[in-house]
Amino acid sequence: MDIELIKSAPRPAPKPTGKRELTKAQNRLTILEAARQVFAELGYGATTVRDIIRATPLASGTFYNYFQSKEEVFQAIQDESALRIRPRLHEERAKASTVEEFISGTFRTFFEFVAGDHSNFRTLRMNTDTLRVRMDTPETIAGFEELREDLVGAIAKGMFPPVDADFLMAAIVGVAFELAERMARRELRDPATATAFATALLLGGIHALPTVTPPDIAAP
Amino acid sequence: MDIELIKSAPRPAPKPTGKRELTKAQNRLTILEAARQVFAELGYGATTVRDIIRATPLASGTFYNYFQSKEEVFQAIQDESALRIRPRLHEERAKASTVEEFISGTFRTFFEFVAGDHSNFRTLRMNTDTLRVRMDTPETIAGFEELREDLVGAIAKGMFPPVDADFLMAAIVGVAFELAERMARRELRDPATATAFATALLLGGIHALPTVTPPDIAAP
Amino acid sequence: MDIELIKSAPRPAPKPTGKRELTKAQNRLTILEAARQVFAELGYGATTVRDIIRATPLASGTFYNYFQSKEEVFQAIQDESALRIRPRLHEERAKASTVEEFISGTFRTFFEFVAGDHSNFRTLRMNTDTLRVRMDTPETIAGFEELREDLVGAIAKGMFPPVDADFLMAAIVGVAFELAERMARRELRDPATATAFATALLLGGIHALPTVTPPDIAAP
Amino acid sequence: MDIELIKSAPRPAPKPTGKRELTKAQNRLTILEAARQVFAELGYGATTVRDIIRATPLASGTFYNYFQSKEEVFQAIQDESALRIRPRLHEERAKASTVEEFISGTFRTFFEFVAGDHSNFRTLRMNTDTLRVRMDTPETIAGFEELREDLVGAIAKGMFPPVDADFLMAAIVGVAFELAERMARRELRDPATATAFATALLLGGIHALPTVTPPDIAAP
DNA sequence: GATGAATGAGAATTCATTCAT
DNA sequence: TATGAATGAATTCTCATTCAT
Repeated sequence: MDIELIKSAPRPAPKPTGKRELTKAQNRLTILEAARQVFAELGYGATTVRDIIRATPLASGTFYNYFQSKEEVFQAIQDESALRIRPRLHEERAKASTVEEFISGTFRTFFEFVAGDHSNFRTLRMNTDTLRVRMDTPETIAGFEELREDLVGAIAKGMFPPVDADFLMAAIVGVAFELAERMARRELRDPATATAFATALLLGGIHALPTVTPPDIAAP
Repeated sequence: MDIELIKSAPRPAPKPTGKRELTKAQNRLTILEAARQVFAELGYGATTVRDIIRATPLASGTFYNYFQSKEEVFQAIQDESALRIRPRLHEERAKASTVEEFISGTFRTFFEFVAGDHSNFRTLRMNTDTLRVRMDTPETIAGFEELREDLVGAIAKGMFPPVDADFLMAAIVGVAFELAERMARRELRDPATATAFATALLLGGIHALPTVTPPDIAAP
Repeated sequence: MDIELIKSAPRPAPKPTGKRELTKAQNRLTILEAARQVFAELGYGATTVRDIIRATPLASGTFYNYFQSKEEVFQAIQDESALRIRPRLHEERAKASTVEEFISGTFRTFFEFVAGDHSNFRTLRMNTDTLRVRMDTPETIAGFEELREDLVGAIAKGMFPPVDADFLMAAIVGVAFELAERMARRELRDPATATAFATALLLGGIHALPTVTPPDIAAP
Repeated sequence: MDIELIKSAPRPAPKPTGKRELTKAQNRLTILEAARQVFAELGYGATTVRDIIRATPLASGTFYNYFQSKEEVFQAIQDESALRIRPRLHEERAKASTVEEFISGTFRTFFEFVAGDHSNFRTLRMNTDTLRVRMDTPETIAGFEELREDLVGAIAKGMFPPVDADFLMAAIVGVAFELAERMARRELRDPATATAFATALLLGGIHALPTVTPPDIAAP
C-alpha cells in the first residue's frame, strides 16, 4: 500500500525549514529595508504604502501578507531597534556599581548604537531641515520605563540619592535623544564626545537635585 | 461705492474693527481651533483637510481662502505658540545676570507656559499610551537656535563657562520637553516642581561640563 | 452700508432652486438610470460600482456624493418603483367594495405596472436563463405588509371570510411575482390575461380556504 | 505501482470505500457545509471564495480541486436540495389520480421538505428583516419545468381542466415559496397548516380558471 | 492531492483642489 | 468672498488564481 499517497491528503504542515519559510523571512526583511530607505528619503508622513512597495521587487498584495499598513511597518522598524538596544542598556546598568558607571554606561551604549546604526536613527527621527518628527513606539516607551525601574532600584540600593526617578528618567531620555540628534548632524559623529558631555552634565547635576521620600524608598 | 476697492486685498488702512474684518479673523480662528482639536484627536498624520473642514461650519472652498494645506494650518498653530513664548524666553535670558537666572528663568517660563497652554501642548505632542509623537516646526526650531545664540552670548560675556553651546542647548531642550511631557501626565501639573528639578540638574551639571575653545569664543 | 457684502460671509444657503440643485438632481438620475441598465445587462451580482460609473459621463468621485455602494443604488431603484406603485395598489383596494374588486384591482394594477415599466422589472428580477434572483427591499416589504393590513381590514369589514391574512397575503404576492415573471417572458406581454388568470384563481380559492378566528377578528 | 493510473480521473472502478475516496468526499462536504453557513451569514453576494476557505480547515489551493468558483459551490448546494426533492415531487404527482392528490401531494412534500431542511432553505432565501433575496438555480428551474410538464400531462389525461399550464405552474411555485417563507418565520413551523391552506386555495381556484385550447392540448 | 504564499489586475474609496454660482 | 458639488488622480486594499514545495 502506498502510504505516501494516503497520508498526503490531509498533510499536517510542510517542514518549517523549507524554502518557503526562507522566502517568507527574506520578504519580510526586504519590505523592512525598503521602508527604512523610503522613510528616510520622503519622511514618514509623505510615505505611502505604494512607495514602499515600489521600492521592492514584490507584488502589492505581498505587502499585505506581512503588514497591515505603513504604521505597522514603522513600528516593526522601531521595535527592532529598541529590541536590539534595550538589553544592552539594561545589562550595562545592572553591572554598574557606581552612579558614574550607571550614567556613562547608559549614554555610551546609546550614542554608540546611534552612531553605528545611522540609517535607523534617521528613520527614528525623520527630520528635514524644516520639520522634525520623533515617534516613540511601545517598545521604545517600554525602554523608558525600564530605565525608570532601574533608577528606582539604584535609589533603593543607595547608589543614587533619593530623587524623583520619573523626572530623572525623563531628563536622561531628553538629553540622550537631543544630543544624539545634534551628534548625527555633525560631520564628525563622535559618540565619545557626546557621552562625555552627557555624563558630566548628569553626574554633576544629580547630586544637586532636590531629594524626595516617595513611599517606595521611604525609610523603614 | 467702489466694490473693487473693497475687495482689493492690500488696502492701505482697512478699519480693523469693521464687521468684514471681524468675520475674516473669525473664520481664520474657527479653522485654527477646529484644526487644533482634530490634530489632537486624530494625530497630525491621520488628519486630512477634509477632517478640519468637517469640524467647521465653513465650506470646503473657504478653507483655501485662509490656508493652502494642513501643513500650513499646523505651522500656524505651532507658530502661534512659539511666537508667544519665544519673546518671553529671550527676554528672561536677556535680563539674567547669573547662570542661575538664565537657566531657571528659561525653565520656569517654559513650564508655566506648558501648564497654562495645555491644549496647544497636546497638539505639539500627540501622545496616546502606545505611541508618542513630537513635531518641531520651523518656528520652534528657530527658538532652539535663539537659545543657542543666547548661550553663546552668555559664554562670551563670561557668565557661562566655555562649554559646547550646541550640546548644551540640546540638553536644555531635551530636558525641557521631556519633563514637560511627564509633568503634563501628572494629576498635579506643577510648573514649580519641574522648574526646581530641571534648574538644579542643569546648574549642578554645567560646571562639571568639559570646556572647549571653539573658534567663535576663542580668545583673540 | 453694504448689507449684501456683510451678510455674504456666513451665507446661510444658496437658493435651492439654482442651477446647482438642478445639476444635483440630474446627476442622481443619471446614476440611477445608468445603474438600471448595467444591472439589467450584467446582473446585480456581477455589477461593480466601476461599471455604473463607466456607464455615466461623471467622475468616479461624483458617484460617492450620491450613493455609498451599489447596494444603495439598487435600493434607491427598487424603492422608487415601490413608492410609485404602493399608493396605487392601496387606493385600488381602499375603494373596493367586493372581494372581486379588491383582488382584481390589486392584480391589474400590479401587472399593468410591470408591463409598462419593463426595464425596472427586469432589474427587479435580474434573471438570466440559468440563474434567477429576486431581491425585496424594505420599501417592497412594506408594500407586502400594507397588503396584509388591507386584508385584515377587509376581513374585519366582513368583505373577506375570516382566513389567515398572513398566508393569503403571501399567496397573492407569490402569484403576482411569478405570473409577472412569466408574463414578462412572453412575446405578448398582456396584463389583462395575467389579471384574469390570477383573479380567477384567487377568487375561486379564497372561499375554499380554511377559516380561522384570530383574536383581532374574533366575534365580540 | 502506476501513479499515473491512480491520478487519472475517470478510472473505471475505484474502490468507493478506500481511504483516499473517503478523504476526498469529506473535503467536498467540508467545503459545502462551510459554504452553506457563510452564505447564510453573509448572503450570497457578499460571500467570497476566501470567506468559504476561511470557514474551512483546508488550504486555499485545495478549494480549487473541488470547485472552480463560489458560483459552482452555490449551485452544488442548491442542486443537492433540488435533486433530493425533485424526484419525490415528481413521484407524488405521478401516482396522483385526482387533482386533489396532485396538488396536495406537491405542497405537502414541499412544505415538509422545507420544514425539515431549514438550513438549506435559509441559504436558498437569504433573508434579513430588511432585505430578502431569492435565488433560483438551474436545477430549481428544471424542477419548475418538470411541474409544468406534469401539469400538461395531467391536462392531457383530463385530470385537470384545460388551463394555461405555464401560468398555473407559476402560481403553484409562487404560492409554495411565499408560504414556505411565512411558515419558516412562524414559531410553529407546521407544514400541515401550510399544505391545507395552499391546497384549498389552488383546488378552489383551478376550477374557476379561464380555459384555453393551446395547440398541444387541442383536440385532434 | 494538499499546502499557503505570491501574484497583480482591478475594485472601492478618498482627497486636495477647482470653479461656477 | 462663501459655497459645496465635481473632478479624477492617487491610494488602499481585496481577491481569485497559480504554482513551487
